[in-house]
Amino acid sequence: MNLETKYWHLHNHKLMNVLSSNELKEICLITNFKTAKKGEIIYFSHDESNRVYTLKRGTIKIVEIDAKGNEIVKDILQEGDLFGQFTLTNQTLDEYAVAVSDYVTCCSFRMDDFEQIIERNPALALRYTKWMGFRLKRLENRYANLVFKDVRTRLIEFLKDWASKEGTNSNDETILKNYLTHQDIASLICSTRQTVTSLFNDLKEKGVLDYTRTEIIIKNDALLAL
Amino acid sequence: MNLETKYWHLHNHKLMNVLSSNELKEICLITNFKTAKKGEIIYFSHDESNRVYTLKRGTIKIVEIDAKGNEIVKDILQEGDLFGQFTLTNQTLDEYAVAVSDYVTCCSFRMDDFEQIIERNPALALRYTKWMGFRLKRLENRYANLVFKDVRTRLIEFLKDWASKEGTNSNDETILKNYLTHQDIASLICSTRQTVTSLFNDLKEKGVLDYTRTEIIIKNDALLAL
DNA sequence: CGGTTTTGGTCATCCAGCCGACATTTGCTT
DNA sequence: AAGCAAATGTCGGCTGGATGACCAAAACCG
Repeated sequence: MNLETKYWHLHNHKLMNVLSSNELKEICLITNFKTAKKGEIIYFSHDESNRVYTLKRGTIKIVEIDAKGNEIVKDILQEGDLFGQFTLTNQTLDEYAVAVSDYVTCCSFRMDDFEQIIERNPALALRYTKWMGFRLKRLENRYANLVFKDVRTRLIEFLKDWASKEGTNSNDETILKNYLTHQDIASLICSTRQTVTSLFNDLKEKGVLDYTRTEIIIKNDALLAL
Repeated sequence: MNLETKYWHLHNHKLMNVLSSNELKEICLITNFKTAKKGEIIYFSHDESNRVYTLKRGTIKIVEIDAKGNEIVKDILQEGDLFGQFTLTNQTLDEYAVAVSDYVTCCSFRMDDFEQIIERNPALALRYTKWMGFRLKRLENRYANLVFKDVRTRLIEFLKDWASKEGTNSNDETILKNYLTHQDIASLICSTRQTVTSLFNDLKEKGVLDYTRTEIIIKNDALLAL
């Protein structure tokens, strides 16, 4: 990938648009780009040196493999999100990122380099800290949900959240492009495939939603009432 | 509290020791100090404007009250730790900090002011981001524990962690000053009082530990073997 | 189009640990 | 020292939801 393209990618990035052109050029030099198609693996936790990744286009999921070989979906990320190692402590056993949408582009730089740039660019630093604070809150929220709410409620909150982020509204319905399997959803809300399936059918029966393998159609009123 | 004392407090603070004297003085001017005795409440989430707090001395717990009026211990914090609001999204209903040890000192500043200082001081920014990354990892870890491990294991991990942070070693035993009730521990590991009590007794029976209301004595080998 | 893999659907079984209820112990207060 | 509130102990009943097993329907692919 040539410098101009790199520059363009970075220039349009949420996190980066506080930087001056010179600084952007500087970052370009230390940035790697990667593209991937659906299903391809983008990064491993035990890869090379600590890197920070940021997603330019598409959707990915962060997956971890547990002792029994099960795939645990830890997070779904979208354009503008950051991922990778944030600290020195590399405790995660087997974590990687998989492309979920058709075409995914992401850039990465070595943590050290990024830190140097932060050190010289306070506006970027501030933005980065805010972003991390946001992440923290999000995780805290998820944690609280897990403790206080039952599976049914967690699924409903998950759907609300998803719909508000990616749904296309038409009339009183929201349509979601469904790129997640029941298994994926289950591990996002910490449950099992079977439970998710039967909850989905229960909700369908109650007229809250309708779905096929590629789409979920949500009746807005009915969902919000829950 | 006079300026010299303030200055001294900040000067000895983990987070702040990258700052020059001038910068420290600057922070002094925007910093409030508070002291509290055991049981006193230090901060409310719906207090005034967004503030960041940092603990100078002592131990506190962050507590949340749920819908049913139960006290949920969200975190135990110690010297050098930061707490308070980190982002704009103030969703927590009823969260506050309670002094657990006898004497607690903490300082706070308005988030806005802190941000301005960060903006002018990249080294502080970097340190702050690293600290947040650490928090994130910790929470992620807790989250993973909750999903994958049963209550017994969570309690054991909790004890190991606690012992390594605060335990005083003598021979093959570790002694912990126990300022937490079974109820507190229960909510930290997401369980119930009763379960914690019976697990404690089970561990005592098995010779892993011994305890009174003020002390926990852990047999190092036995605990590590679990 | 046939065969294979992946995803979704359904059911019976089972158990960790929550919950309520109550007894006992400890420590604090006046 | 008496009284009281908070913390600890113990038990049995109950249930959300995990687990495993098996089948049906799509999707994928040569």
